[in-house]
Amino acid sequence: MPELPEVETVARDLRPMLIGRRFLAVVRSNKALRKSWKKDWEKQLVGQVVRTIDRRGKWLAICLDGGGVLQVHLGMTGQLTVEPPDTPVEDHTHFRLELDRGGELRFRDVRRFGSLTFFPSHEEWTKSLVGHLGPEPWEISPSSWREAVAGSRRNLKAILLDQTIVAGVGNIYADESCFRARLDPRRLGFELSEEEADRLLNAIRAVLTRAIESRGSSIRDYIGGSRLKGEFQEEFAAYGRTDQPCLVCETPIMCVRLAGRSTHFCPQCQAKNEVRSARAKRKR
DNA sequence: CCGACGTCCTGCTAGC
DNA sequence: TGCTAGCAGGACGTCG
Repeated sequence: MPELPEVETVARDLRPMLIGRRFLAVVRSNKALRKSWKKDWEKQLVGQVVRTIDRRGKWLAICLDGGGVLQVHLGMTGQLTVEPPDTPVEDHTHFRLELDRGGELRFRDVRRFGSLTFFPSHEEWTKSLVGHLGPEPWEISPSSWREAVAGSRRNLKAILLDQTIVAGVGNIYADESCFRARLDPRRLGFELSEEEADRLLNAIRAVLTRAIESRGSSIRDYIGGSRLKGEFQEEFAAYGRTDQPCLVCETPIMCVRLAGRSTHFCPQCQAKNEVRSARAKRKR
């Protein structure tokens, strides 16, 4: 599932292959994606040269020399890749943007939770994110993070998944962040001490940094812009490890449903009360 | 205003 | 062996 590290990896992969290239033509499937595509946008893309590729949260922006922006969201199963000339077109390929000097940029998305949208200017693009998207995890100040957590009656899982608080964390990295911070994802925001809230923010940053270094996590569909898979799934401590021994204390990892999502955690290391987790530490 | 929950979509798998 | 129900979840709309 593409979250911040996966989208960042796609952006990094695409830059050397796409910057300076010109879009020659657009070929689209007849299937609708999450956001509807305006036929008129194709005219705005053709003839344009890619200038930069930006990322905000899980949103990708391909910025063109005419000022326009092609915004891409990978949803659940989206793949954005540059393919050499004559590469067979796979099923569920919804967009093909023919490039000068051969090859094409392709968007493939089995579940069609992803989207492609065009904005006439970079300013229009950033404006569209206001109100929907909070700061990047490395940009939020510890004090405004603490304030957001302390002011919430929701559980930590819901807070982490809320893109308006911090942008880019999804189900996998929410679980991994809680594990690393040794916090029970069922705890409520206002229950956290300042020290615990700080620990959680530091854990988010550390987990995402490590995941980017591993090119993200490939569970099933995810691949980078050069088709290379991620490797962070090898480092999962919580996500998808239901009933498997905790890597720290060997207690079986638990799975519960929180904020409508499967949530994995160690009931010992991420105990709700600090005394129990302290005892667990001493036991080691 | 806030928080909880349903919806979209397809492929895979558990269970009979 | 074949069928089907249920599950996976990001963003957003709706409901209480």
